[in-house]
Amino acid sequence: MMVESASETIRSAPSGQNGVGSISGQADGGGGGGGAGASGTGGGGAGRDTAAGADSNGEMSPAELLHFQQQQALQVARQFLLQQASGLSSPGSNDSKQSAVQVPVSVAMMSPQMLTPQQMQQILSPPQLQALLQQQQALMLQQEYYKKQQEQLHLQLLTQQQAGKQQPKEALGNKQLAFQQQLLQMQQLQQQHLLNLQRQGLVSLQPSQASGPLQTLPQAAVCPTDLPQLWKGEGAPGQPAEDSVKQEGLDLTGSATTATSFAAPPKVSPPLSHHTLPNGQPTVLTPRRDSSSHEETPGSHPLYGHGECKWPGCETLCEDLGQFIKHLNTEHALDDRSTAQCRVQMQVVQQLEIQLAKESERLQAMMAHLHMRPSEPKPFSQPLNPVPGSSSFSKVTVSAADSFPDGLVHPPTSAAAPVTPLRPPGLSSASLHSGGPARRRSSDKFCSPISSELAQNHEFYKNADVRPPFTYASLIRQAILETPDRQLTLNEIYNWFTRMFAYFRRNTATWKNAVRHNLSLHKCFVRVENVKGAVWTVDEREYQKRRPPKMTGSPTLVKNMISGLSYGALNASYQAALAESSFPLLNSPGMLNPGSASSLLPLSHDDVGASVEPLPSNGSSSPPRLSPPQYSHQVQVKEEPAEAEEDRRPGPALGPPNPSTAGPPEDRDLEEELPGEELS
DNA sequence: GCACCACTAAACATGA
DNA sequence: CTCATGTTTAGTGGTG
Repeated sequence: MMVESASETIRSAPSGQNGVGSISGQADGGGGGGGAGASGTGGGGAGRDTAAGADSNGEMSPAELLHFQQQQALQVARQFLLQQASGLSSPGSNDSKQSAVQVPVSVAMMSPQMLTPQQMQQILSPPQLQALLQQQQALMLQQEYYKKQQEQLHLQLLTQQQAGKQQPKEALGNKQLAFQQQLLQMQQLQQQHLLNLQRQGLVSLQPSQASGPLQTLPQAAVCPTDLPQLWKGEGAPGQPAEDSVKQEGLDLTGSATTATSFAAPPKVSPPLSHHTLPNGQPTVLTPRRDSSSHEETPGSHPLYGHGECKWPGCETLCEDLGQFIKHLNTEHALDDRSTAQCRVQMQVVQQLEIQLAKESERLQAMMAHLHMRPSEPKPFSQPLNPVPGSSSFSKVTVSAADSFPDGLVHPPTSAAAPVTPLRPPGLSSASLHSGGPARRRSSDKFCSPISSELAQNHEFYKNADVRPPFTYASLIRQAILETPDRQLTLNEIYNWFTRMFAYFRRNTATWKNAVRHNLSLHKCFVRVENVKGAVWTVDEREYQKRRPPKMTGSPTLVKNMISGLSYGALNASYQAALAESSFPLLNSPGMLNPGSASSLLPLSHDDVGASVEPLPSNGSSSPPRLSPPQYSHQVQVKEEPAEAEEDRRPGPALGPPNPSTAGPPEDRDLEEELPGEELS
């Protein structure tokens, strides 16, 4: 990382564009998930980092991976909180200059799969953030208070003990007992408080995670290992008071089942979830939920992984399962602490489930609403962040649009990139990890067609600061094909990018340059002089020509996807819980929207560019017949030189795409790809 | 290791 | 002169 960062710096340095340099770094990193940012050489670096990460992941057990990912997420969360606390966030500017400042900080902490602080920031609405902060601060205060109380009690206990030596033994015994009970109550109180917070959705992470932000708010960099402190704090190991309590063998819940379960050999009952043990739920452990986060292998134990005890707040190292079991039975036997912790865990799980249900429901509603709209001229509204300076000829229509029903306000509008680390529902997870840019073909080819994926995830890309897994060429083509006329001015293309992807709302210099570069470089993009100026059209034939016929998923990609998915899953719940975010596309790819007919289309699988999609058919598209040329044809004005060439194509007509009426472009696309296009 | 592709950066040209 | 638009070249990294 360091090395790469250095290289990045070096690279950008020459340009003399500080802002741009850093930005680009950030862009690559943030977007791709990768890293990068600073990380090295931008996209490339990101890619490499990612790859490396993937490799290493490959060597990790699922549990380890999860653990690792959780740590990462936590780190980001901390950063986020820190920024919030310090008022660092600068919602206003999303352009380069501003990010130049932030980048280094966030980037430094970033790892390929992490969320950036900014991303975290955008997950939560301001009110949520505030509430979260307040709650956390309150909790911290409470913690402080409890701790002090405990210390006090402990001190008293000690003094009492000393004094007790001179007192009648009975008195001592009684007092001790009283103190112990007090301690116990305190612990319960603490847990109760935690539960309350969790219920409010403010602290709905896994215990270890939840504690992170709470405790670390004030500190700039806290190592992940600190997280569990909160739990530990409740019964800090080694605390005499606690020990004594433990010895008392108080049984708050009276659930004897726990004992049994703990005693039971893990192997026998694979995923017994301890979560369910306590809480008075006499019954037994319903296996049901435990698996949520860990995939336990037959021989392992849900609470054992990575060589250490996964009991909330524990982390004791255990060489093997046997040792772990032993540890479990001794350290986490049926006592008040354990049961209380189990209860907390149960609450956490329940909370998460509730959140999940809630978010799913919301998503459904949002998607239904958004896609059901019959016809709207332009589904995507104008770029939220219109690119400055680009106004030459804009014919882009601005539709009001960005408003989202539900009253949900989606981030983009405000400046900076909105962000969300969420992975795009579908395949895109790969892109996240591939780091870079739309990087590449991998995704490009491997993934579904750009239009279909875009259709499915456009909300995601629109709001999440994630680099789309498509090449610039395919994006440009998509932009052009989405218009009724099949032609766009450069500025319009820019606008499309910014409108469609949060990622392109920043680092404008970089990607715009890339866009221009692509337009000029690829023969498939034909410039046509128009009355208004020049417009760009797509020569489908050329476009297809340059694309290799087919690709199948590359191993690496698959690997990335896999790792990405796991991360995504974790992340999703994490985020959902953390924020009651309103992000739609949390769900699985399949979630598409019910409503959108268009999107529903299964579509093809190739990327836009990818081979197959012979043509961009427009709406009608049924038969592959459409040929690219049409676009040109359709183009009303332009006298195009090159055009002729395009025309040669057979398929004449594209019919009718309904340029005029053109429903939402997207829909069009959606439709377009469907039929025949299967990738060859 | 190589070829190809994609991305980024940058220099340069041109026209408004 | 500045800016937007285009074109071109070079370097880098990923992938097959």
